[in-house]
Amino acid sequence: MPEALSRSTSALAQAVAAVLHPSIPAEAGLSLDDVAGMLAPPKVKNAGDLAFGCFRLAKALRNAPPKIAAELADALPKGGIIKEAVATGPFLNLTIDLGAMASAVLPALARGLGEPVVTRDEKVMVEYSQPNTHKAFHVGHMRNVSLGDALVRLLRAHGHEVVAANYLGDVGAHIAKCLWWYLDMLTQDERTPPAEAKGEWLGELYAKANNQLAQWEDDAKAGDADAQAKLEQAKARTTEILLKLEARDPELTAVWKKTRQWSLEEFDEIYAWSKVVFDRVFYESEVDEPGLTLVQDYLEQGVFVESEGAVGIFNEEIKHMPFFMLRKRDGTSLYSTKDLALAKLKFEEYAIDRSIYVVDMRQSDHFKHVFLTLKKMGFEQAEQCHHVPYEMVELPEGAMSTRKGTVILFRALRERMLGHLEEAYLAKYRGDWSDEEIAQTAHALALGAIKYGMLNRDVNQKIVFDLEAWMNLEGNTGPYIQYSAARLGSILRKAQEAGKTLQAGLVDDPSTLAAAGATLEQPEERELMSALDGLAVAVHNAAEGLKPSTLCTYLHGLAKAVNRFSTSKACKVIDQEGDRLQGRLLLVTAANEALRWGLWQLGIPSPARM
RNA sequence: GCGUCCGUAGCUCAGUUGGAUAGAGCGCCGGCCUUCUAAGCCGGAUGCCGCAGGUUCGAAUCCUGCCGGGCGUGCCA
Repeated sequence: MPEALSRSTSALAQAVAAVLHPSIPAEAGLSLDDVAGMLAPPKVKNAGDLAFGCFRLAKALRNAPPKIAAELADALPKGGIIKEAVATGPFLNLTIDLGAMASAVLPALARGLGEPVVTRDEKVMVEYSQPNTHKAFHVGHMRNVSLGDALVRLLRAHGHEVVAANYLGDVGAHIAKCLWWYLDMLTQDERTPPAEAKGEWLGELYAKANNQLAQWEDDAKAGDADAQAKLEQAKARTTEILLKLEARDPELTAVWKKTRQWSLEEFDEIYAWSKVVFDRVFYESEVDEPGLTLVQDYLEQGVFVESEGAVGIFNEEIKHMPFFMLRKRDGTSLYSTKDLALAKLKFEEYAIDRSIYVVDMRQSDHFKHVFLTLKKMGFEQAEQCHHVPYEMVELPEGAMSTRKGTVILFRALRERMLGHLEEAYLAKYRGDWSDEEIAQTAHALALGAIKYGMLNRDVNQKIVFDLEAWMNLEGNTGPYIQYSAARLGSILRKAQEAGKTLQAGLVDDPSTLAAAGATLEQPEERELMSALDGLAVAVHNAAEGLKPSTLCTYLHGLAKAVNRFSTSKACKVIDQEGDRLQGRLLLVTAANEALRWGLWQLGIPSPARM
């Protein structure tokens, strides 16, 4: 029987609600689950382990919340799981029996949380990453990758079957610009890419092309006739390239395939390093023609209309910009054209029930149009399409700009982060640890720093990426949480070396479990147990709200509780014996599992030691 | 102009469906390494929650209006 990894109420709240619920007058109209949902750790200190706010009962019981709290405090049976019940104003504050608390919270974690099991009918596709080939991959792209991958993992933990999808931009104007530079501005020798990072090299060509065109455009506007001529010539050439590509010109198609492959290989390498896996990769090139076919069909059906030579639809529901263009005057497709075909393809190919798009916030209007248009095309599943917007990543000096050369490329980020980690933190282990372990640890920590940094913030907050600041791995960071897990791992390792291990079968034996749990009387232990109790609810909320940031906040709080425990002289594990040893080993085992599993739901691996 | 997002401590941000004394990280000041990792722990200072109304027993949270900033807004993706 797999434990539920995602729950709307905590294990402890459920156990307490089972006792509390019968004491609440039926007139209150609260179900057992309602009561469990209303139980939460108190927000003030020294008020017990769980609090029950009586506000919602006031109306039905025709009584003031403080009085209800007081009456409940009297009526509640003590001596079982509830050790003490005190009314403090409108709150009923409960102190829980330690053995019972440990029994409710720790076994499921200590057994190991394992792999997610499908418990929900709804099959979900999450589309994310969507990089363009022939362009560089930079830090901004990492926010999308981190977010999309975390959503895939969270939705799986939540019980959904999930298809992780990527959608590569391998057609369009940017390709023509890049190939123009590659073919016309480079000599034969210069057309040989470097051995590594061919995609990044292509991105440089694209940037050069783009910058040159922008420069000519500026100069032409300022009255420079020479620039005007060059600009027109270049535009004619890029259009020619684009048209030849669409016509499947053999020579150009061969160049396109070869260069495209360089980008694809680099993307694969980046994804592998980032530990993200896609079940399906869509390409713009595969939905281009189907999109145009759809546009033609629905134009003939009268759903779409012609306007100023272009084809589109007037979505009057979007008052500030009703026209949604689906085909350009020259008959070629747009982003929107392909999105129509892609949306249908997703549902047809995978029989999904919900389709999620992780795309930055600037495209919110675009997706409103896409979904609305699909609906008008008679595609009912449009209502199950959902855009998850997120704000941009910027640099301290402002938005990233290829033209100004202010982008931080992925490879530079990775190398700087790895180098910093090895020098500033891991150098002390050199010789002691194998080079391989040091490299693997640096890798895990770099992922922790980057992904946690990208996920910790709410999606509608901008992220200012200051590389130097991101090198500081203290405080509320991925490595801080990884560190707290590593210390727990260290405790378990040393305990084992001393021959002290968790007694086999303890988690399944109620009486020894309760006896061991009852020894966890230090404040640090109690707080840690309470924090651990919140894991499944944190996962539930993050998955339902599509907000990995809330899990980050939870894990940071859990890590703080762990570190208080780990540094407390009163909570030593190795020098203990008997029930207290077992209780602490159980707590450490559970916390270790919870932290590492929780981080992994964000796509962050935890090194065994650091 | 219209749409949308943001505005909370010096800085960067949390703040569950309205509920207890608004929290955390960074930075600053002061402590803690002879026993499970100092990437850590403990203590201290700092707030007209942008402004003004409204709803409510109760508002950082909900409603309205304003102010300031970002982004989007017909042939890019």
